Formats: sequence, structure tokens, C-alpha cells
Amino acid sequence: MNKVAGKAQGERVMVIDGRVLSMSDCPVRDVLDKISGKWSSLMVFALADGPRRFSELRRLIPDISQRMLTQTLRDLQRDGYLTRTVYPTQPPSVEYRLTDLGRSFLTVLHPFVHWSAENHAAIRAARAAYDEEQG
Amino acid sequence: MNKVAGKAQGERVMVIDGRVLSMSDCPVRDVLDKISGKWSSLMVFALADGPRRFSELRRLIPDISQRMLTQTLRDLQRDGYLTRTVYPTQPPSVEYRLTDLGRSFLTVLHPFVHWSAENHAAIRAARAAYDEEQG
DNA sequence: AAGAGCAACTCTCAAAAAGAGACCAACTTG
DNA sequence: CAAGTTGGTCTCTTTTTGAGAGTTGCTCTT
Repeated sequence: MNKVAGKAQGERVMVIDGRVLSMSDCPVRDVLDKISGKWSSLMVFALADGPRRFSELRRLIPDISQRMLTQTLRDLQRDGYLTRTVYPTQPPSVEYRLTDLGRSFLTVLHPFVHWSAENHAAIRAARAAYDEEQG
Repeated sequence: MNKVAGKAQGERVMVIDGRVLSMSDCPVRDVLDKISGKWSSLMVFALADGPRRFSELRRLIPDISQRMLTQTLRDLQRDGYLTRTVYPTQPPSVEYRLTDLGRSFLTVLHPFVHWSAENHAAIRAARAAYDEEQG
């Protein structure tokens, strides 16, 4: 029978660090799938230097639709990156604030951002070269 | 008129590190939008310890459809993370191999993976708590 | 007092992206 | 001669995302 890196055929697997892991209980995928959403990491950044209100975030990131803003915030709240606090003022205000987990995530996100800034030119060049030769 | 953090209304902006940047020329978004695709980083990992052939990758990551495997590889090739080499054997074989850029990206991806593994439990707990109280 | 505006959403509908799986051509192996 | 391998493409369906109108309650303006 066909084997996949020593596992039975039907089992779902993946590779991390050269190791084959079963798909179902891979922590990395579980975390990455959520946080790698189009808006998630940007949202964590937007909250980096203090709590912000809903409409403040909307103004800071005008590209996001309200629908996705709401949903991204909910998802991040659910996974424990931020807290949502409702102040029953008039009009009501809702404050979003990073948790310790959220701030801890920032430390790993930072190198990512620096890498991107440093290698942006190379990537754009690669793209241009590819597009030229492939048309 | 309504201003957004000191910029004119029509202009698209974002926040990185507490700074407001215009959307059109933000290197981070440009890089992140591509590499944060569902399969991209996993693919880079799969190539971490050496070049692999198309069907080898398909076996390593059985969850991916052939369509997305092809497309992810093309996108990564276009952005310069990997090279694609066709050997005119019978049957033909195509080898995918990380470039220097791709390997450099690995160095920034690694902390990410470790963070995920370390904080997986906390995230799962947050999720469970949220689901319990919100139902 | 009527109308406009803000806050934080939700809802619906359209567009884009992803997944499932059939099909393909050339060759090899049983 | 039938079946399998390789590296794809094509079509169809489902899921995600985006655009934007609608909502409730209160305040501020004219």
C-alpha cells in the first residue's frame, strides 16, 4: 500500500520543521489559520499602542468594511488576543484592548514586519521579472 | 472636513507600529497579503529541508487540492520564494526549491511557529471560555 | 420641534477565492 | 493490452469577503 512518510494513507498529515504531523492536532495550523486572516494582524498592530474604540479603528483602517471589522474583532476576542468592554455611556462606546496574549503576539509579529520592509524590493523585483518572462 | 489622522479623506491609510502609512505603498501589506495565504507558509516549510517534486508535495500535504497546490507554488515562485525547474525525463519531473529569499523567510517564520506551539493551549482555553459564555 | 448625526452594529446581496474532482498526454510497468 | 505515474488544466460548487443599506437610541443644531 501507499504510505505517506510512514503514516497510513487515510490520515491527514503535514510538515513542520521537517517533521510530519497529523493534521487534526497541529497547533501551528490552528493558530496560524486564524491569525493569518487578511485583517487580523493589522488589527493587532492597530491596538499596539493602546485601546481603541470601534469607530476609531474604522477610521484608522478605512479599507476594512464594517462587517469584516466586526468579525475580525470577534474572532480575535474569541481567541483571546483582545478584550471588548462596553461602556454604557451616551452614545455607548466599546473599547478594544490587547490582552497579554495579544501583546505577546506583537513581539513575534515585529520581526515579520521588519523582514517585509527589508525584502519588499526583492519581492517586487522577482514579481516584475516573472511577469516579464511569462507575460 | 473630516480628516483621518491628518491625511485627506480620500487617501487610504493604515497603522504600523503606531505610524500612519498610506495604503498604496505599504510594503508590509504587500508582502503579508501574499504570504499569509492559507497554504503559503506551510509550503515554504515543506520545502525547508530540500527541494521537492510536485507530487511529493501533494503527498506531504494531502489537504491541499491540486488546484491550490499549483496556484500556491506559482504565487511563491512569482514573489521569488522558490524556483521551479523542469527535468525533461520520462515522465517529466518538476522540482521546487527555496531561493535565498525563501530560506531567509524561514528564519522569521520559525519564531512564529514556536509562539504558536507555546500559546496554543491558551488560545484554545480562550476559545472554550468565549464559546461557553456566548453560547 | 424637526432634522441631522453619531455609535456600534446587523442584514442582504454581489463578487471573489477556495475546494472537489474529472480530464489529459506521454510514457512505463505488469 | 490495461493500468498507473507525472504535472498539470477545466469546470462546478461552496465558502469567504466586500459594499453598502438599515437599526436603535440619544444628542446637537437650527
